[in-house]
Parts: sequence; structure tokens; C-alpha cells
Amino acid sequence: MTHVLSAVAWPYANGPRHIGHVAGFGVPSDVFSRYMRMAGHDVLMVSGTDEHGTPILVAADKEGVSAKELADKNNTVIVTDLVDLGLSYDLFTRTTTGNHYAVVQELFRTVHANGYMVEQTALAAISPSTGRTLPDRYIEGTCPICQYPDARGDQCDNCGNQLDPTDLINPRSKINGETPSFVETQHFFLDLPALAGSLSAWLDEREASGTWRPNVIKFSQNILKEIRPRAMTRDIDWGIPVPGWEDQPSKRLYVWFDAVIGYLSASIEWARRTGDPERWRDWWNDPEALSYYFMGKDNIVFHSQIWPAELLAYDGRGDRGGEPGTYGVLNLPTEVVSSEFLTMGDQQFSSSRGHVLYVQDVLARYGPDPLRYFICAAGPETADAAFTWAEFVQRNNSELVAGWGNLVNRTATMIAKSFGEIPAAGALEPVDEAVLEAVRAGFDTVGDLLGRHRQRAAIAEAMRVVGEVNKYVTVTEPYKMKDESQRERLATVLHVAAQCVSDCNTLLAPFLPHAANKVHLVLGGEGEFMPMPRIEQVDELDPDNGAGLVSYPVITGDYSATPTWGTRPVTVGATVEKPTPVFTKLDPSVVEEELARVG
RNA sequence: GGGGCGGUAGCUCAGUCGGUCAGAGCAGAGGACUCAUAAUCCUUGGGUCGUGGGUUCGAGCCCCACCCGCCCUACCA
Repeated sequence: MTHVLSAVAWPYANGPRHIGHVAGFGVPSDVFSRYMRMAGHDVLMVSGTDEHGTPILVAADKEGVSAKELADKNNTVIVTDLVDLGLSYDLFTRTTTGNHYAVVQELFRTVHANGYMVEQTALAAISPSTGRTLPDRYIEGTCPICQYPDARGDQCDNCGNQLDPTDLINPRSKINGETPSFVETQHFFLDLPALAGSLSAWLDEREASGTWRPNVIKFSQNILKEIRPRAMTRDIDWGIPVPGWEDQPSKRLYVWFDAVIGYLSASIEWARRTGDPERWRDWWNDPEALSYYFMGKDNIVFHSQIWPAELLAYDGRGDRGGEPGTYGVLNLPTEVVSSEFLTMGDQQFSSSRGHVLYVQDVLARYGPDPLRYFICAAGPETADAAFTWAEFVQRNNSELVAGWGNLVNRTATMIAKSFGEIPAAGALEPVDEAVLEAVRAGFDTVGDLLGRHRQRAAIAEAMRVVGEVNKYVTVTEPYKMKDESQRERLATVLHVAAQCVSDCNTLLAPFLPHAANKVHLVLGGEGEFMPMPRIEQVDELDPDNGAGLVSYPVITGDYSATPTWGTRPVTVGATVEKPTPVFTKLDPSVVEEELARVG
């Protein structure tokens, strides 16, 4: 047994999640975590909502509410989205807790004490009316190259050139139109060049492991070439106060010295809530522990460079040396598991243009497992992938319904009609032995693929095994055994079929946990087969040190009853009734309906 | 501009170290069967593996150039 940290990207609390988000970090991390638990590992899966930063502040201003109020609202929405998908977090919390503030500040102090946080003056665009930092993308003006009047501060959408906000002619704030002032401002910079050597060594070692996706490791190494110090503070009043700068409330920590630390702070919060506040160390201090970080590709730089740099700086493992703080030497990521992007049709999702599919809407209409299935089977694992309703319906109908669902249904129906319970098997014939062996072999092949984050191949392999069992039922023809003399053979075949369905259900459980629970009941099982997450309203642990939370909803769960990865004998005598279908066939007309809905 | 990824059967995609690698699923065609949500099972796939060169006894798989598409380019998270 190994301690395995599943560190899942923190969704930004600026609105509900669309299916591209959960395809990138949500479903893959859950499938992996569920499998690793089944394989006997001690998994800690953590995440939360990322609630600081300019975009939330701007959106809150626009809605006439405080940033905290907006964050509260969106936190609740996102928590609901994720729990409804069945994502089995041990703790899904948020960045506005007192615990998180304290952990972030501890990291800052130690990184600073170790010499990796240096003060520098930077030229920043400030909104004169609010005093807040105006990020480059919130500044518009005329492009100095092509004269396009609505160029953004970071890039001109017309000619594609990269710009600096100070280059713009007649710059203006995208938020309120005022002219930004470019002022000298003091900030703390993370001295990434002093950590580059250690980062490079770590990446080389990781590359040698051969486990990272090629594009992720190559991209990570490439961006190391142009590494330079990065500001870790901002002129903004919505964020975590900067230790040492308590007298400057308009300076706060940058979101990326905030959100990524959530992996650690959430682990600590989880431990505190279990009553064993030091328990998180099993995942962070033990060099044998493994950690997997799940995200979309736009986050690679933060997880393969900034976060490990922060950890190395905290540990005192950069060029300037240093000593770890109270948390001890912290583990760097074992693997950065980055997905590509899910597109809708041939375009990227865009909430602002209405080209979007929200998780809650898809779940309300089709339930969680058809969406989980699509993401696992056709998601953006190593390349951008397109979501289309036609493919969604086709995969649901021909693979989930006609393939797996039908196998469950035909098996259970025959057992119900002939015996009403799972019959005991007589002597096994070669055909019986063969199918049982084919299914058992699936635990090795599917498990190996899952351990290597090859979920598309893994679920395809599981479905191939399902096909073997459908073939078995067709070839043995139990539905023709109506004579009393064939009674024992019928019992044997149906017993074997039930055993195979049970094992296939286990194989598919990491992908389709909701369906797994239904199939478990169909075969006469009791209770919950795959444990499910729940929302729990918890009290703020450190009311004096956060953003003013009193209580908040978290996702958590007890996954200790997770079934083990492998075959388990079906219970002879368990009652089997004629089942209601596990999956719902979709009429092809939903394709038209959904396309009309999007417009 | 720089960097990365991809272009394989109508559609979606597999192809790890170059030598049964020209494949799978879906769609289509034919057949079998009826337990099952008309589901299942069997048979059926000659596509210049983006284009043009090159290396090699031999290349989707290596090298070069080019065409097309997508992504990243770091103070939006």
C-alpha cells in the first residue's frame, strides 16, 4: 500500500463549471483515485474553489455584491456540480478559509526566510479610481503595429503580435474605460532563476521515469529556458495578506502563490477535520508517497514550474539553500497529469459567447454516468477532443445501452425467470472457464492502463471484455435450455454469466460508479458498491484568520468500503428480479434538440 | 515571431524499440438468433497512412522542406 495524493486543479469560482472543465481535471482524477483505492492504496484526493483575484473582484463589482458574496455563491454552485458527477474528494474546500490563509502565509514566510522571495520594483498598470492592479488583459488600446483600435494589453487580436500594455496608444481600462496609470510599485518576486537548477534536475529525473505524457514533460522543460523572477504579490485588496506587509492592505499575495498551495492546505484541513491533525504528513513528508496533479494544459506551467519551485524554495533546495519550515521537507509532484482541451464542435467553450455546456444542465438531462463515459472514452486525454451530441448519443446507445446495459439486463432477466436467484454452478466446461479467465485477465490489462493514466484505452479494454461476455451468452444459448434435463447446465451458464457481469461491473466501477451501484443491486447485492461523495456543511476552523467564513459546504466522503480491484464470487442464492434498465437509450432527436438549445 | 501537438478507412481514433503495421469502434452490406431497451452474435474494410524529398535491405513510425489544423507564449485564472 502506498500513500497516493490526488491533487485536482482548483476551479475558479467565477461561475458554474462547463463540461470542458470536468473533462480536463474532474473525471480523470476521480477515475484514477477510485481505481487506486480499489488497488489498495491510501488515496487522499483534495481540491477546492479558487476564489481570489481580479476576475472575481470585477465580476462582483458588476453584480453589485462583494467578492466574498460572489465567491460564496459560486462555491456552492461548483460544489453541487462536482458532487453530482460523483467526484470522490476526501476534501473539496476553498481558498478563503482561515486554514488556507495560515498555510499560505507559513509558506511565504519560509520561502522569504530562505531567500527566494525578493523585493523588486515593477511597473504596473493601476486603476486610478480603485488603486487595484489592472492585469494586461484588462487594458485595451490602439495597437501600435497595426492600428487596430481594440487591442488588448497582452496581445493584439487583429495582428496577433504580443504587446506590452505601455505600448498601447490611448490605453484604457476594459472595466470602466478610465486611463490606467503606469506606476512604480514594490512587489515580492519568487526568484525562479535561483530554483531553475533544482527544477531542471527534478524534471530530468521525472522524464527518466518515463511516465509523464511526452508533451507535458517537453513543454515543462522548454519553459525552463526562459525562466525569470515572477511577482508573487499584487496591488489588490481581495486576496491573502502578505506577511510583513500587514500595514499595506492594498497588497495581497498573487493567486498563484495562493491557489496551488491549496493542495497542501486542503490536506492539512482534511487531517484536522479527521481528528488527527498530523495525518497529512503521510502524503507530503514520506518520500515514498506518490502525488498526481490533474489539470488542463493551460495550467501546466503552474504545476510543473511555479508550484514545484515554491516547494523547492520552502524545502530550501534551491541555489540559495535554506531550511524547511514547520511542515518539513515537502514532496514534489510525482506526475503532472495534464489533459488537453475538450471543444464543443470545432470551437472552444466560451461562456461569454454562450458557446457552452454546463455540467449541471447535462447532468439534469442525462445523469452523470453517460457524461463520465463520454469523457473517459473520448475525452481530451492526449489531444484536443471534440464533444458532439451525435457522438454522445451514439456512444450512449451503442456502447452503454446496447453493450454493457444489455448484458446486465439479459443476464438478470434470464436468472430472474429461471431461478429468481443466482444459481450454483455445476461442472464448468471449457467455454465457461475461458470466459471467466478472459474477464479476470481484464483486471490486469485495465488496471495497468488506469495506473498509467490511459483511460481511453482502459475503458475500451473494459468494454472489449464486456463484448466477450455478450459473446459467451450468445454462444452458450442459455435461453434455449428449457428442458428439465438441461437444468444444471442452465444454472451453470447463468452462474458464470452472473459472475462475469459482476466482475465487469468491478472493472467499470472507476468510470461508472453510479451505474456500478445499480448493477450491484440488480445482482442481488445490498447497499452501496462504490462509495459516493456527499456535501457537508462545516464550521470554519480558524474564524480569525480567513476571509470571514463562518461555515461552508465541502465535499467529502467515507471511501473505506471501496471494493478491491479483482474478482469476488457472486453470492449463490442472492435474489435477482427482472431489472429495470440501468442505462437509458436516447432518441436521436436529442441531437437536434440540444443543437437548437445552444443556438 | 518563438515553442508544442496533430493531419491514418465515410466518421471518431489505435498504432510502444522502424521489419504480419495497414488496424479497432461506429456507420453501411449480408447472415444467425430471440434471453435482452429491434438489443446480441457471425461475415464483410484495398484507405497514395497531409505533400515532396532523404536515410535504410526495409518507414505512418527516423531526418529535411513545405501545406493545413489546433494549442501555449507566463502577472486571466
